Amino acid sequence: MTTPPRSVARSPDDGRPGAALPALPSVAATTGSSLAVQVMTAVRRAITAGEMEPGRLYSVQQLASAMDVSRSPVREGLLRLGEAGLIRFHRNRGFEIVEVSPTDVAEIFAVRTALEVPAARRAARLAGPGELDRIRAQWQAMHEAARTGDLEATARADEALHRLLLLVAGNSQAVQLVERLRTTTAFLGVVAATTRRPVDELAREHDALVQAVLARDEEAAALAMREHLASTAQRLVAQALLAQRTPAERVEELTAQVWGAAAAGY
Amino acid sequence: MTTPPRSVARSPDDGRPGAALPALPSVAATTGSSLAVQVMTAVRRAITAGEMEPGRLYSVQQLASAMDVSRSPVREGLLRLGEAGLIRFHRNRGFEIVEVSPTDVAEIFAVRTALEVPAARRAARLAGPGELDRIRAQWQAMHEAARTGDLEATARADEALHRLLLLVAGNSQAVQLVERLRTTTAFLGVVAATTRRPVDELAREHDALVQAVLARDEEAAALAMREHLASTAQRLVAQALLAQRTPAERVEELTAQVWGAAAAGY
DNA sequence: CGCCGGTGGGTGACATGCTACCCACGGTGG
DNA sequence: CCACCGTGGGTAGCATGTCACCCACCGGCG
Repeated sequence: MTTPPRSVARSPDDGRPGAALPALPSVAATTGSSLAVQVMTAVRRAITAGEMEPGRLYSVQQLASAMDVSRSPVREGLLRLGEAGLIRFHRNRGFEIVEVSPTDVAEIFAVRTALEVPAARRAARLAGPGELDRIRAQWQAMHEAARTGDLEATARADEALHRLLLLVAGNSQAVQLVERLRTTTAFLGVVAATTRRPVDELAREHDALVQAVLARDEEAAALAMREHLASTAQRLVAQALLAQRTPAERVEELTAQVWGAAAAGY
Repeated sequence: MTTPPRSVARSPDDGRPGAALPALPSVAATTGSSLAVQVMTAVRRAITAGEMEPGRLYSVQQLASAMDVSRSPVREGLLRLGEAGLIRFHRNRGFEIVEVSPTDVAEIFAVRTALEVPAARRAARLAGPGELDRIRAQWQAMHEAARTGDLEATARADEALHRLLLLVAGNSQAVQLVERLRTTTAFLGVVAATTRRPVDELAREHDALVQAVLARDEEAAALAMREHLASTAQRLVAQALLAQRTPAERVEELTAQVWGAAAAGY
């Protein structure tokens, strides 16, 4: 697309360092944006898909040849991921996927609680008629997605609804921060987490929230947002505990403990 | 230092694009770390020093030759700054310093309020004896710096105290986020903002906060933190308004308005 | 058998060449 | 005089070469 080489098919084998990496989804999907962004997307997908795992060392060279691009955009994308805390570099040795601990998840949701509960309050107060319509529309879209059983679409609608409420609350800084936090927790596989319970339960959790905002009831909106986040947080903390081989019978107890410690006061 | 060239003294003139840029502080200071980090530091300094201004277009090539390094580390450093929202890239045209609007400042402090008020509450509850000692020590260090009239040291101690409280509250995610937010507002020149009032006023603002935490009075700590952030926010919003050539007689009114709108509900 | 210093492979960091692309400018035609 | 278009300078993005550095491995020495 840009310069002559490319599509030359990489050298048949490659790295001994971290084992062959399952060839990554060949980028493809994200065409259009810069290669660095495509690399970030591809790595994220590879992580959530379990194709790259914590504890193993990978290198820029390795990824570059696996994706048929040069080291520059790979390096650039990886550095951004590193800054976001998703990978960690070991000088002259490679980089490693950072494991998201249950405590991290709890802390992230504590922060989201601190930001989004007031945002819900403000949204209930500040939303104009047009914005209320958009909120209602987004909410209906989520129920629609849930009705067809489409997990991923439901999760996307969930995200969009949260973003919309933050926007209506009128704090673009908070919108950006929450966006960033979400990309971190996304690694746990929200989809996987919601699989256990029917998707329309996820959709229904928003009913009280949306109705409170539409009714302009600030306190009810704040409370609904708090409960929704707490419930999501506990699901994901449990997920993270399971990913750490926590014995199933202790998960419930530990989840309550971890989330309680992190959330108290927010 | 690394490869042969360097220190060859750049071509005598250089860019027409953004006018000659006052030669930047020649990096120097930050020796030791990577060149990309040195570039970030240098650019930050150049912005706060007014050597680079919003609205003008600069280029990687230009900065690279001005600093006698290649384009790679410059590009890398600038990309990081761009991700932090401090500069904006215009494809194939160059990059531009992003102006921080009064509204942005207000929103940032609204977010900080949402995060740090609960953190103060938690710190008052959770701090162990050793941590209380560290808080007290940091507080005294700030008063010491203020007594000698050292603006920059006082500001640093202020930062350290806030970071310490967030750490004691036990949420490392919040620590990172606040850190990032601070680097953005730093561009307004906290130093300049505090110059107008004696530094020990800044130090004294923390007295109620620290004493509440030491006394383990959660609500008093939360309230003190809220008031301190509101007062700092208003100072910086006013600063941002002045930077936008707002007529002096309207600053007070607009400050109250902007901050009130952004902070209500947090 | 255990320690220890040499050595080679692999990595991040930087320098540099190349290309597609965009915009401003100026000349040309109406 | 004004609209339009070709062209050239300048830029970001990507590819690739190079180097200092670090670590793991290994063979010899105590």
